[in-house]
Amino acid sequence: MKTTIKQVAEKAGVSIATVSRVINGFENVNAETRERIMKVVAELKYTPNLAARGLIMKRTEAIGLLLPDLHGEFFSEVIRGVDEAVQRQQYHLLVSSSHNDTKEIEAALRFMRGRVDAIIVMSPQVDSDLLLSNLPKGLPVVLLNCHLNNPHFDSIVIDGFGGARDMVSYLLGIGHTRIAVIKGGENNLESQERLRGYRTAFINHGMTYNKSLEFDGDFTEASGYEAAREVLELEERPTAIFAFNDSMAVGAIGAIREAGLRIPNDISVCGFDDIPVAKYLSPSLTSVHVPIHDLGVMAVNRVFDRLQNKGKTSAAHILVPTTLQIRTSCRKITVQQNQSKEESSR
Amino acid sequence: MKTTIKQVAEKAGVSIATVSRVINGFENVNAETRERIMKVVAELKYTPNLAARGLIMKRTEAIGLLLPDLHGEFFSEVIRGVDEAVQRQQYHLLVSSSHNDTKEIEAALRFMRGRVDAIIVMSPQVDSDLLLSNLPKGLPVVLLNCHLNNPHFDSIVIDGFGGARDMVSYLLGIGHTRIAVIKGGENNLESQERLRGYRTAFINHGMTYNKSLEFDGDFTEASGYEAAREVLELEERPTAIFAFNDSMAVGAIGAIREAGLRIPNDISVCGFDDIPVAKYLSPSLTSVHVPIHDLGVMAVNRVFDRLQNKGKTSAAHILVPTTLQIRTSCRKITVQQNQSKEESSR
DNA sequence: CTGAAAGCGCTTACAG
DNA sequence: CTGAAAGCGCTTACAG
Repeated sequence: MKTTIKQVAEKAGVSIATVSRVINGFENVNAETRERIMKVVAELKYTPNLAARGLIMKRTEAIGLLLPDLHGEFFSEVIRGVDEAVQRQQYHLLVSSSHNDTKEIEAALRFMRGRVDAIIVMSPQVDSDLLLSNLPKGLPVVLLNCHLNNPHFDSIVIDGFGGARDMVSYLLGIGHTRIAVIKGGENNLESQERLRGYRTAFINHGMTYNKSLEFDGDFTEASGYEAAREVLELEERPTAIFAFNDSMAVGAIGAIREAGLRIPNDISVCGFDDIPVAKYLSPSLTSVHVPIHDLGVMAVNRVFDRLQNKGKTSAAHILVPTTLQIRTSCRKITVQQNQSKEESSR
Repeated sequence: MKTTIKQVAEKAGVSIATVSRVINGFENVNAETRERIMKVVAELKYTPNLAARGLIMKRTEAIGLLLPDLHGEFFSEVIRGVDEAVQRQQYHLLVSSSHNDTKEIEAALRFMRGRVDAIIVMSPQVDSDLLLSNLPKGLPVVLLNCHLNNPHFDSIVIDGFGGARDMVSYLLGIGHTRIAVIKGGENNLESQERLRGYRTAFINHGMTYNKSLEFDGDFTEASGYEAAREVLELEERPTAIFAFNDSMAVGAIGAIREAGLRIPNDISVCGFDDIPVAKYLSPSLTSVHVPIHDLGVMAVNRVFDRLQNKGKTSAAHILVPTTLQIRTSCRKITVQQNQSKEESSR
């Protein structure tokens, strides 16, 4: 069915070795022979089986990317960054995502074996053992936002703590004191980091945080929507909502608008990630800026560093700083407004 | 470095054939031998090289997906659908995207050779020849929204014409007559289809469309933003803007808000695709609903149909209908409003 | 129940 | 400049 090097060799009346040389652009082939072979290649529409080549070359020219999910703009931005960087090196990308349980992650990991030269893992659920026992030893692994303290692997982690702390500091600075948060999953380490940042900001300002203002979400728009509805039902409405990612902020905005409230006049909203759509929302969304695209690029750079200096370089552990992207979804609160609210606080 | 079947066989004191049998769960292996091998497999953390297996089995258990771009939510939704459907079949996904020119597409196509059992192509720029000459013959190919009339390939196409026509009919029905459109690229076939739908709606209503109301975009938020600014500079402002995808609608909304105008009170806006975020925008975006996620699922179903009935079934050509998703971003216009505007028309 | 051997499609020293 | 042969890591008839 599919043309092989053997068929080309036969038709051209040469050995497969010579065909291989022509295909790979070696110089030491007689011009006439080369042309004859090229012609046959074109006739038969021959394309080398790169999987077979990878087997013998021990280089697949591909790297794998393991993602937990594909909802929202965050992950596609990561893919975009990775893909771009990978292509720049003439490499290719193998993406595997939407894994709900360990079994699926294992299957994905095993699938990568022999098909990639390195792997980038961005799955909050993986642990070192799972990785170690399902990946051939020696395969470079870069962990993206995995909060997994294995010094063997390179890791790149977003500074969720610092980002959340800065955002809340900003909100406190412009007069907000009742700030509701919409968290990620209970066991999500990233969410825990951001919550720690949220609380720390209060402490830094000599204030106390209010646990009854912490609502659960799961990083989806729908969960942000639901959580915001709960927030709005509170006897005393917070003056601001801080969603732990932009998707949830988008959902929250929907719920707030539906309740007939204005943003930021009646309530301020901010998010985390600064996904591309954030600046186009109305009002434009104040968010903790994460260089999402660059995250992918950085991961790829680490991969190639490991690939090029096999065993020579040791694993790097990078904490990616975030910056505050202040737009128009949060307003300044006057003291009176807060005080009047404070009074009826329970 | 990486453990091979040979090393396992050696350590277990058996032949590689027996190890292979155990790995693949064959029954005809002595229980003791099996256990001994299993133990060694665990000790050595052996995972079979699936690329090598694919070579001999002539089945890679992977399918390829070729995408033009990764901006916005549209393509990640497609990936999500494809990945989900593929995983259901215990298959894996190989994604390749962001190809700007023919060279890159060719490289991606050739890379797939030997690594996938079938390929789904969603690239407006590919032509039959490119596909045919860079893909081994016999490889099942499913075209997604490619507008490429090659009966050899399965194809799934969104009814852009019908969707745009219905949307404009709806707008005309609620009193809009000056409807600006923000198009995709000049040479983009999908954009052309939608434009045809836009114009046809006018004709169907016994009206004439106004070419000066057709603005160029490129399906990105930024281009929607820019185009909307142009629209707002028009001497006589249209009462509605129809963006040919939701990303551009999002950009347009940003520009409108920035100009201090209200949606839909001052101007109505609608989009195409109905990406997940559309319903959470404020106001919620009226859009032509495309079953994006299902598009991926359908493509995978076609792939497996071809795979399971090798050569027996012939290529299917599916036109995917769209539906109108009416939300709150378009308002009804009274006759007077239109007339007063009509007067100063140039 | 187990192993030796052939072969998947390729590359690369080694001869000539 | 070219070919025969070995080998990448695997599976699968074929013997025994």
